[in-house]
Amino acid sequence: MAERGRPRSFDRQAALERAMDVFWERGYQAASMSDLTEAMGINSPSLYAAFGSKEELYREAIHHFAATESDDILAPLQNAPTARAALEGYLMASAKTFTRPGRPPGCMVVLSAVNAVGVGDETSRILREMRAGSVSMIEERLRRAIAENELPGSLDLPGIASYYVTVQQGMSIQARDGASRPMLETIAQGAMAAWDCLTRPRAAA
Amino acid sequence: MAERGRPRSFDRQAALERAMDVFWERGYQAASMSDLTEAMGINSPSLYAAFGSKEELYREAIHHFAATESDDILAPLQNAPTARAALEGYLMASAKTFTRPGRPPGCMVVLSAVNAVGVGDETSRILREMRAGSVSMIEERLRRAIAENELPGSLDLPGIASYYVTVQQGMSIQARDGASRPMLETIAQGAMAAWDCLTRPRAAA
DNA sequence: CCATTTATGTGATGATCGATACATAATACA
DNA sequence: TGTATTATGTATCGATCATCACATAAATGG
Repeated sequence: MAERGRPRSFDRQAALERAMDVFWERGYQAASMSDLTEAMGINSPSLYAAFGSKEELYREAIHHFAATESDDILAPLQNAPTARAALEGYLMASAKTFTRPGRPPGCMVVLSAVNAVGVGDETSRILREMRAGSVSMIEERLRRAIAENELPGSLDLPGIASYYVTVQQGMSIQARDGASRPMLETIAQGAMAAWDCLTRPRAAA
Repeated sequence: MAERGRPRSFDRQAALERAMDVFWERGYQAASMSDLTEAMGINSPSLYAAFGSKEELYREAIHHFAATESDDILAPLQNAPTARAALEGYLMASAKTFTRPGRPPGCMVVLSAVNAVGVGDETSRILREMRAGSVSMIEERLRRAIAENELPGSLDLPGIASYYVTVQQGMSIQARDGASRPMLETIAQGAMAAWDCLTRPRAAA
């Protein structure tokens, strides 16, 4: 099972993370091969040998982002004891991770809705589904809360979920504009101020 | 006062609007000169003669956008009789204009926070100030409401204003992902559900 | 040792980027 | 009419884009 030819002289995972940073910061098209190879510390033939193409590297970077960076944000949706705490945790974790020092501000997957121009249809579809996944996860959490009699069954779940995802996506743009963590937390708390009203039992439509 | 040389053979304003559409749709860097000249129906020398450079054209497109497209969104902040109606009008007008048929979804200035990569410092500053202007306008409207005894004087005005701008910026991304006008209006109403809580008198910090 | 396999660095590919040189066309002024 | 002035189309500029050919280097299997 040992490797056959000349061993790779760089750490593939570390190089992928550097590439992720570049794509995260600049988007797909604006991240040039020169930017990538410079950040990764390798020459372009090594990049192509290890990752295939710029778009395949982008796709790997996206998946690496999802696997490593988005857990902190999504975990509260699974672990928080109440639906309210889940949504509050989701937004507060976003405020924290969107302003991590040394990392590009905002969420790479959210921002890709705007800066993944020039990417192929398949990659575009993957990104869109990732973003839609957040809405689904929140809907699912709300459905669970209804099943557990925490919330009434008459709610507009897609509407509520979309509202909170929209706030989180707006926070990505705010982070890009330099909003601090406390400011994003204030915004998150502002969004939670709608909770009681949004989760009151509603008349049948 | 008459023109001296050969008259321009295209409508400068119409060409600018076509260019605006391209920048609006794709951002600065991803909008190539070929995209622009094709959409404008002119050759590149005509573009350079009339607008100077790609970046100057972008700047004109931004200003044209601000002068023509953002009025509908900002008008309620000035005209609505109450602060609540002002904010609701701001978000509902955003839901409408972000999904206008035949136009790129979302707000060009908001999206520029993400897709104006590669633009010069001065242009970048202009765009950032435009986005900050929305927060200021909302703060100002809230201040007026306090002066008119509609709202208590103990509110966190920057926080409230940033919250509503954040929702509106998130709506731009939602629009990019294909959200319909009714869906955006639901999100806007979700944001307004926070109003009563946000504008309740608060204990001194 | 030699043969095979994989990775690397150098350097170049055609394509496209933003931006122009230049000759010509079309207008105003004299 | 001629001259000055501005715009247009063609054709191209050097630079950079993503990608790859190729010779060499470094490992394993025999």
